[in-house]
Amino acid sequence: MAVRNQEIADLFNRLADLLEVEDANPFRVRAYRNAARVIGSLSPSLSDLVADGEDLTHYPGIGDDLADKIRTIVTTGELPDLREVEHRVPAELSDLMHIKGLGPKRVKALYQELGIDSLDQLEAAARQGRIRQLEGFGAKTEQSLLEGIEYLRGGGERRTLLGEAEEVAERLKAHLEGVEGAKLLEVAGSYRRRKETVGDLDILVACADAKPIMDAFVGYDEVAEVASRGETRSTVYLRSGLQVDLRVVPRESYGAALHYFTGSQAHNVAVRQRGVSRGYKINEYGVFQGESRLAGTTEAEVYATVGLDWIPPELRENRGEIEAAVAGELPCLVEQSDLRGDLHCHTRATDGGQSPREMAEAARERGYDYLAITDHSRRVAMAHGLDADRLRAQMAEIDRLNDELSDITLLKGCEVDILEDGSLDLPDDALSELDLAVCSVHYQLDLPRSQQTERILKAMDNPYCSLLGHATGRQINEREPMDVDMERIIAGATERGVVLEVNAQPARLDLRDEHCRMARDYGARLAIATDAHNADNLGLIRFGVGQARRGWLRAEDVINTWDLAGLRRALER
DNA sequence: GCCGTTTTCGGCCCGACTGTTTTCAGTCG
Repeated sequence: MAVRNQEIADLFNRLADLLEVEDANPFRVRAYRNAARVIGSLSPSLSDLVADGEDLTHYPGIGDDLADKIRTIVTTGELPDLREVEHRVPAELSDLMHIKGLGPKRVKALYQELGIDSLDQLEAAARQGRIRQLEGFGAKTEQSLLEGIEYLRGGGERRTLLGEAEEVAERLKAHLEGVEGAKLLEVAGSYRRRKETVGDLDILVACADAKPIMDAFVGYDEVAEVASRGETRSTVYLRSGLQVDLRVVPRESYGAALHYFTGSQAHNVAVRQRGVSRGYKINEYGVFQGESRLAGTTEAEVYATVGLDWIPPELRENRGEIEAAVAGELPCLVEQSDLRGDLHCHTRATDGGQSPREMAEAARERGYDYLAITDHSRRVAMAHGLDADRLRAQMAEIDRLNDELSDITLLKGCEVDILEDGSLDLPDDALSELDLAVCSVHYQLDLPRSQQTERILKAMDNPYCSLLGHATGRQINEREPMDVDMERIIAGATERGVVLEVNAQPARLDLRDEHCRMARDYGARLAIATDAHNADNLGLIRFGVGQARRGWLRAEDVINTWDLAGLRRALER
């Protein structure tokens, strides 16, 4: 069984935790954490790369030593250094470090003074009032540790879908924008980078007087708890459990602060290092050379001081965007306004909520030129999937609607199930009458990797397969992706002229960002599509656009940015 | 442990807030 990248990242993070407790060189600890982060967001499987004898040291943060350790993990499943540290320090201390308010120093003190090396022991000691007797700990800390334990046991570290965070963020933003003097306001952090999930919300405000905005923030009616409140920074927990940080800065620092709080951390570190190498200090207040302030009002200014073009937030992950900016080769990313239509939606004929006419009118209101109706095929019985007869009846209805409707063209489509053997769920003669077929897997998502990969490749061999829908089948926080060789799928789609869908449903966002990037590098063609089940769902396209931008996609990579004639040509195989 | 416009050694991002202190360590982002 191949070791997954995340497992390797977890081993490095655990080692970093324990080394920190041992008070090891902090830069060595950081190196392990950096590597874990790089590995965690790496698209190709390290197991595959090692098997292919690839050089791992060209990934940032991976040097000769860590490349060796990765090879060892892949071949033996173990990290000997971690084993060794675990002889000296209990492995469970790593779990304690995940409690809010507990870092290496305190974990070490708890272990050395009270022998605590598990959540249960920590809880017992806190309930008995033994922790407050330690130097540097008090009754308040004891209480907050108990809360931290409860939070952790309740699965508190689970990240929030961007789609869910957006509703909360927009309401809160509207509330704060009503405050006098709050001129500039933005939700920064991973939210602004359009990451598929967010851990918390970071709101940045520029204004001269922080007090009114802080008052409005902690007094917001969805606030369940004020975790901290300061002059320029406050943290609250909303009733939904989401943590929100608010930061207030002076107007002249807004750009520097926006950059700082948008992150990612890895991106910021890289930008700051460029600053350091020029003798500048970059913080949330600006770019400084000694006492003099060089920049900070806008983000573009901050980037300019270190010789970079402004970088779109979606690219700020230190995945090559800085090198691209240096070379003046940042991609011109696809925008929502580039899209001319949607290629995946459902109607009442299966599990959608509206008629083809209603969907067409909603698409026309969005300014689209075309919309593909793609109801399920019969295998998806739960949704009352279409057989060939019902599909033909729907095609006739679409012909009638197209005669009648102006300014919008409905395309005859179907979301055809990819069966377990890789065949398609409708006969070729029916498929041949469609404008496009979105082919998707809905069942048997747990086949072995090679069989699953062959299944999808075979489906794409069918000349009527136009798009591959939600390629991995994942549902964020709910269902793991299928175990498939995405590089072979992407290469296979490119060779066959099959378009890869970027499914815009907030819980799917499938392809993920790294796969979009890989597809672009292969020269594949992609489509951003909502998989809408009602007219409102067409608006979900914004999440797909965000994901596509995170994957470095340009308008020319996305076929539904083309006009109808161009789209029809793109769908020919 | 990584990395190089400081280049194979010697650096490595930086400030705010809390709780426990009574000037600051620890943690967080």
